[in-house]
Amino acid sequence: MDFITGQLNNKQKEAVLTGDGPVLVLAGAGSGKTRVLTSRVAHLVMEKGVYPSSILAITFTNKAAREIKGRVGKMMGGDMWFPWIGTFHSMCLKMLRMYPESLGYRKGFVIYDQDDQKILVKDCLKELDLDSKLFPPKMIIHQINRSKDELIDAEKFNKENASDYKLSIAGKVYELYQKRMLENNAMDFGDLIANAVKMLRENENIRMYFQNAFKHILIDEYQDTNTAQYELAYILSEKHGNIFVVGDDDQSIYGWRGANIRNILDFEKDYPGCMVIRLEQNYRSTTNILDAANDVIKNNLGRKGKTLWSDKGTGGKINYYRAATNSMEAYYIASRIQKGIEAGRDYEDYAVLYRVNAQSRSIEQALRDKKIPYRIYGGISFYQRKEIKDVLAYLKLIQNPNDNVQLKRVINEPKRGIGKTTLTRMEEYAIDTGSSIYEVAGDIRIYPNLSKSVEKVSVFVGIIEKLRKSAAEKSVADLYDDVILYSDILKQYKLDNTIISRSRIENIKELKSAIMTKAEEQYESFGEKLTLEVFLESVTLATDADEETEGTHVSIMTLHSAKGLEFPIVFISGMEEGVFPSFQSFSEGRLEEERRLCYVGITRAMEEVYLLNTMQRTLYGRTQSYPESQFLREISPALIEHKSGGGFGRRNVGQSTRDSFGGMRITKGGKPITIAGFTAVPGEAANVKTGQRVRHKKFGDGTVTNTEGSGGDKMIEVSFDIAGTKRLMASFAKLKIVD
DNA sequence: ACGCTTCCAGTTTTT
DNA sequence: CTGGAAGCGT
Repeated sequence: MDFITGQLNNKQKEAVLTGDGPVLVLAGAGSGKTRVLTSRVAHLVMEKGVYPSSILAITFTNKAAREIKGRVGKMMGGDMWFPWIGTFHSMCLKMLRMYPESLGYRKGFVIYDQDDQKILVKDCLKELDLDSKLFPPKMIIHQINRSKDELIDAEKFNKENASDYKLSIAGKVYELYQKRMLENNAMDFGDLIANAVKMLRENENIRMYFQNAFKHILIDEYQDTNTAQYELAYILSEKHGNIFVVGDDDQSIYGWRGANIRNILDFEKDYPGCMVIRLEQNYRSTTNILDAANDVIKNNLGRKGKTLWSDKGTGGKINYYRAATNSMEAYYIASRIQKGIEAGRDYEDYAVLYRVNAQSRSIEQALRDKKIPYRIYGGISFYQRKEIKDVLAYLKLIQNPNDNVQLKRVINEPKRGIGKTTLTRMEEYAIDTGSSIYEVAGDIRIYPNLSKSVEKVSVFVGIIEKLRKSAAEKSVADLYDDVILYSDILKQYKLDNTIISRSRIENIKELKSAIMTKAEEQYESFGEKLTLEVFLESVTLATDADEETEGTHVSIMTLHSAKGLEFPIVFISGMEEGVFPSFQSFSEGRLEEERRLCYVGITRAMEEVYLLNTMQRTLYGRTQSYPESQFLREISPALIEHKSGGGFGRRNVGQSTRDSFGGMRITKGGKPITIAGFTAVPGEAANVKTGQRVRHKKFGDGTVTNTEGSGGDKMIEVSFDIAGTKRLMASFAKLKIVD
């Protein structure tokens, strides 16, 4: 059908129309890979007569899954039975939910995130009487996670590392950790994949069931797959052999997280007779930008090889600016943006990228001072906030009272006078008797040394028991109300009564909206009542609580977060040896991944790129000089235009770049604002005082009733005449002082 | 048991 | 400079 392939170039068409068998699509940045993937799904269904339900399309992020779902739905008219489209984690979860017993798990197992993981690892260290100084939880967690990515279980890990003292200890922790996970009926993110593979490997019936079910498997961002995900895809595609993967080896930037670039590099070896299609036409950037990106990436040895081109015209040169300090670098960025806005650009056209989050401070400062609205991407999401996680821990505990990790989180939240000593003793008894802490808590009277805590612990058990009853009888939303009521979790926050604690209360209340929305969805999509189990799982695998795009703004984020995005104008800050590439990457063969990151950064830009660095940078409270990044030198000088204005701000600058830094304030302090979903429109808010009349764009007029904190952290409470009382962050509030 | 102080380490983070 | 964790004093 024409409308599927009508808008595709020849290579893309080839990828969409290729018949059965393994296919590798090497899709360069901006070459339309999502379009190819979605078109192929539509093509399979509408022209090849493949049952939608026998198609499995796997992505890495919920966002990508949503996007593909949306596009495929549109192509197919929307009313067709959807193919199985989801993330690796969500599809593994789906499979595991069907046969949890095959792995010794029970129905309704929960998912542990990195927080839970950390608590459990620390527990295990304590139980094994290990010093967390000598064996940092971080390192242990890393070992465990990487092992799972590589499908190495505790037993195998111990066998392989028997000769290494530290690692053999880590292996002991790993072993205990897994034991406790099973007892708690919990899986971490790594388990979801590794256990799915284990389940398929060890159970012929289950394996055959899924192998038959999925006649076509499509995988997005294949360069990011780890060994476990590779194996999963391999097993699932074994029967029909229709595996279609799309990816770009040059954009593999998550090796440190377990991604195995060999998966894409060796695809042809692993799937003999496969088709390889290269998408090299870029629809995003000017040729100068692509040439620069190509110049950089060609220095990598381990790559498939690909040269992007476009017909977007040459475009301007790559801008290079060397500033004296990081604040000056930031001010340069801000003033370029300001100039652009004056010339008719939109804030949305700009992105500022950096290697480490710590760099964002000075950039934010400069943007705020120049009153440029910005938004930080990649902050802490709603579901990762402490107060939300606490409420969720109650809900998880209600579902499984034997989950020690959740219990420890909430037994003294709010403060109930149950302290470390009591908890430690209960834990010890739990281990000795092979029961859970909750079970010990229930029988607390019979244990010695705990008499002082009987009262307090019994109160807690009473609360949970009452809530379990509620859970059996009530909807999730009503259960939520009971949790708030019986646990009295708002107590401390109400007592503190600071602006911050009040916003925490609001967040907790917001969780109820999330529950009700989910309940509605569940009813509309499946005609089912929302169960606690379904709600909890939807929450753990949900990430970026959908960003409400309020107002126009500049985007600032790490280079990693920028993957998959595009902007007309991109600034890359900190092109310094030691910052980018980071000094940690100098050892071993990790430089190539940094270079790919650089490639990713440059290829985000459609029209203009600014590469920036400084002679002196203050990072982590230390001021240092860093040499110019080697990546800069890799770009052909002919492509680069050196912007003047470097030096220590004294030099005369050309008329076209007349960036006066005279009288520049370099304000100190000002914590970074990393709350996702906030749009900064700095105004006069930083200076308001209690009692002052102010005007807000959305809320109207009001009176300032309270202020708290200072600098970038300052919170303002305003009683609006119509909208009621609101708490705003001074640095973001769109406030005007009314005379 | 808990809050306050001091000390220390500090990339990148799709799930 | 920061945030988290361990240590100390009440």
